[in-house]
Amino acid sequence: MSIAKTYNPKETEEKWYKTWMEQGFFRSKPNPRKQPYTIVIPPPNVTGVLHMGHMLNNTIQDVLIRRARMQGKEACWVPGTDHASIATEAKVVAMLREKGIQKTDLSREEFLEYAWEWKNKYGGIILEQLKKLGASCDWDRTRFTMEPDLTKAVIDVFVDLYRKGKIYRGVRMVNWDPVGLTAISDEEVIAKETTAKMYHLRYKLEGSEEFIVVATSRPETIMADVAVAVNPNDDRYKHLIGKNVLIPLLNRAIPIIGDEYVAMDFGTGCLKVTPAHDLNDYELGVKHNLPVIDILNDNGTLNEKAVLYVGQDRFAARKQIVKDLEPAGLLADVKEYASVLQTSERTGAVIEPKLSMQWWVKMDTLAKPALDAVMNDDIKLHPPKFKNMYRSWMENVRDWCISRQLWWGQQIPAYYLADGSFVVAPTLEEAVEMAREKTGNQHLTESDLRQDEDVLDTWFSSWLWPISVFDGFKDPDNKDINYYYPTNDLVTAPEILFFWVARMIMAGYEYRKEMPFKNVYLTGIVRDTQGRKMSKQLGNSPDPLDLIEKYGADGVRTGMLYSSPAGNDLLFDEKLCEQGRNFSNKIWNAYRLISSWECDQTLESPNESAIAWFESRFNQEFAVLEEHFEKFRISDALMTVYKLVWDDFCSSYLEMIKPAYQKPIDPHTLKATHHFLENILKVLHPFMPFITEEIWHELKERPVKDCLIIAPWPKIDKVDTILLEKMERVLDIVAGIRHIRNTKNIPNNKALNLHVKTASPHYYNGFESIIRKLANLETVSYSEAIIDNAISFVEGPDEYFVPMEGNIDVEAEKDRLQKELEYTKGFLASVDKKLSNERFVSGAPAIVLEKEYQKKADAEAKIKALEESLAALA
RNA sequence: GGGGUGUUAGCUCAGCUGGUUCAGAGCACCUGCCUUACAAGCAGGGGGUCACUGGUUCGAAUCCAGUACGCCCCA
Repeated sequence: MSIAKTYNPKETEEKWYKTWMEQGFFRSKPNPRKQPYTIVIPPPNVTGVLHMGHMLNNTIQDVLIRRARMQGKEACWVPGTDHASIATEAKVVAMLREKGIQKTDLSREEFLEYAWEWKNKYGGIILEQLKKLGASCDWDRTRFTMEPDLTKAVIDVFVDLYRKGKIYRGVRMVNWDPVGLTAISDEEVIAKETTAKMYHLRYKLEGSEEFIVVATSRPETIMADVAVAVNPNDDRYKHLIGKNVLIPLLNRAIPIIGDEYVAMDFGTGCLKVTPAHDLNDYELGVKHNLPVIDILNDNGTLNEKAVLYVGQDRFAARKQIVKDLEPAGLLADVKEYASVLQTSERTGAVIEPKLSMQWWVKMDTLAKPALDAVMNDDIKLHPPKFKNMYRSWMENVRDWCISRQLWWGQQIPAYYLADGSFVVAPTLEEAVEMAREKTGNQHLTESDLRQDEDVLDTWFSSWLWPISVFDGFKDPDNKDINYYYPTNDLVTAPEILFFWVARMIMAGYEYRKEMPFKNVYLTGIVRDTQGRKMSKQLGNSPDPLDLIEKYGADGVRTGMLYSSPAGNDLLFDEKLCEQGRNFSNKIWNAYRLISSWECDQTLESPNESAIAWFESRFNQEFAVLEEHFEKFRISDALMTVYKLVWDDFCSSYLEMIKPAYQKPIDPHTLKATHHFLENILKVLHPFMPFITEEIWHELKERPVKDCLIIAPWPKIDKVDTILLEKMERVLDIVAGIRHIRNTKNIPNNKALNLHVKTASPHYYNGFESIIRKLANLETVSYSEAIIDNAISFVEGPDEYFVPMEGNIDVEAEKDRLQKELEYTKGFLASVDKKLSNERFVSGAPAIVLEKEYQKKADAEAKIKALEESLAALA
């Protein structure tokens, strides 16, 4: 045989991906005769590399898009990347540092030049990696969130929302990343549980030797204290309200104020108020009209307003001040407590709540339609358990901080005049016009305006993605946007349900008056077998490309999907890819077998039952498959196909029809088998595109355009349930005989005889040959008699006897039959009990009752058969 | 602290609107096989009081309540 014994993925993957590209099968353009099916890729970070999360996510998208394509829809999967401002800027800064260049040495323009250079060098890597996976994106449509058209969309949206009053500028408490030196959004903050220390500090009452004890986790911020607050209902302290205390070490006097916000049972009941460095304190400060003293620099060191420890890092200062407080007798106690540390998702730095001037998007009116769309299922989340989470977030949504103190990104189109006032306009020229109008000064020029230094949050680009990739801002009535929007399915991780999904929905309703997608499939997180998140630090993440190299893209794709129900984390094990590879090999060998058959045109088909059975079986499982797809149960869909191919097609059907060694096959069976294999390749193709395309072409010569990737998806068809039931019994009989072989150590190549005790031998017409073949039988006989010296078993109403040469172990046989008899009698008793219960008989629906009577009859027949066999043995 | 969600074979998970042919699947495991498509394989097999307690019902893995533990989101 010339075909390799094992499937070799490497050659075929490259070959077919190239062919698909050349033939333009991935390309899509609006076609009014076809129904559109659209997916926009969740744009990966432009400087990133493929990780396991991408593999899972993009495999699912490819499965969906390939199925849609075969269903004859106009399938369009739009790829692209986002500019990931903070992550990319960090990488560029690190690259420059290696070259000995500080970011601060460069002008904005010079820095951006380096950044673009970096982007152009590494920006395409991740998309190339997706091709290795088999991703059938329309690469001609590749977009990037910082390309000119998309940038223009971002700027225009900013200006538009500003003019609608939905964007404003203001001083607010933000999450400050002292390492990244930028504000970040609430969603980019990760809470980490830790044990922290609570320091109890003595604040002396002014003009007295008495003191009160204040509990704080941040003693280094006492220099920023502007008050001490107590609960006015607190008998311990209420008489002190209005008096002053002295800040330890610093001896600056601050007032004691009363506010019910203070929890009497937390700490000591005395709260130091530091408006510049804590959100709650800030609000308290506003309420009580307190000043704000900000003692921290942007990088987390103390500034001169602190007076003490100036220039020291906040954590160094904390250590030092504790050392200084203790000998001064100002440290009353130190207690450990469980606390939550806010850290930056990007840099890992401990977040500093910081008051600063930023740009914000008002969320209230934007959120409303986005909430409704999900709650009323216009947009469906899969699995739906995420609806609750979505609602609670959207109902408590806070304004979105969109300015970032970075250079890599879209610079905010706000232009300041010398007096600090500003205008917002899409271009500098328009800004000058506006400024002239605003000031009445017609002599203003471009040089009188200074553009805001900050850039916009990357999500402020990404939230426009489903519209902007189709140029829906540039040209709101263009053919593409009208055809492809709203898109169908979005596949992404639950972690970005709010950052991204919710905001795309908002943008969709704001700018298209319509949802951006109909379904959101939320994947799980890929973890290792111990349940740990995959990360570079742990080194527990395999390189996806190595896996593809080792197991083939098809193997890895199926490996990813085997255990990935929607919304559940996937405990990834390389063994899953191995299983995928083994499956590839199984399919390959089925093809190898079929292709090895010589056809003799003169032969009649002996396989009518087998052919009719598999046809029904395929149709039955195909309907199940379709249902899984409709419900976005992708791993169940794969498992359905897996079992259909392995168990039904290979283990049963092919064994039934396989001609004897080196014997030819009849034309009818061969044709049917080819047809079945083609159907199997079709339903496998979305999961395993490469091997299926390869076999599709190996099976026969085809015209260039006749590729599996665009072959028509099967349709739901008739199922002969009676035939299916019959064959199920036939296969049970075969298993029964094989079981006897196993327990009696009878080799497979030794033919056996079978006697069937039956009242209806005609039942076996058309099936006897299958039983003979699969169980290796010499003769099959039928009568209503019982056979001596045989091992027997019961299936349905009939009993099967395999005569044994020599003596059988009568006692052991009796024992076995006795046990089965007991069990069946017990079963019958439970059925009888139910049927003798009047409330059951009167209350249960007719179908249930009927089933019970059937069970009773079956059990009685079986008991009768078993008793006869036992009697025969005695 | 508030809200959500889950607890089914060794592991990962299915079990829709309650009806014992629903206690399932895949993997893992055990036994026997190098049987000419495939040892990346074939055949057969064992394994779970469906977390715990109580309730509703003729009947509960499936509905309700509570307990324990886990995870997620928000404070």
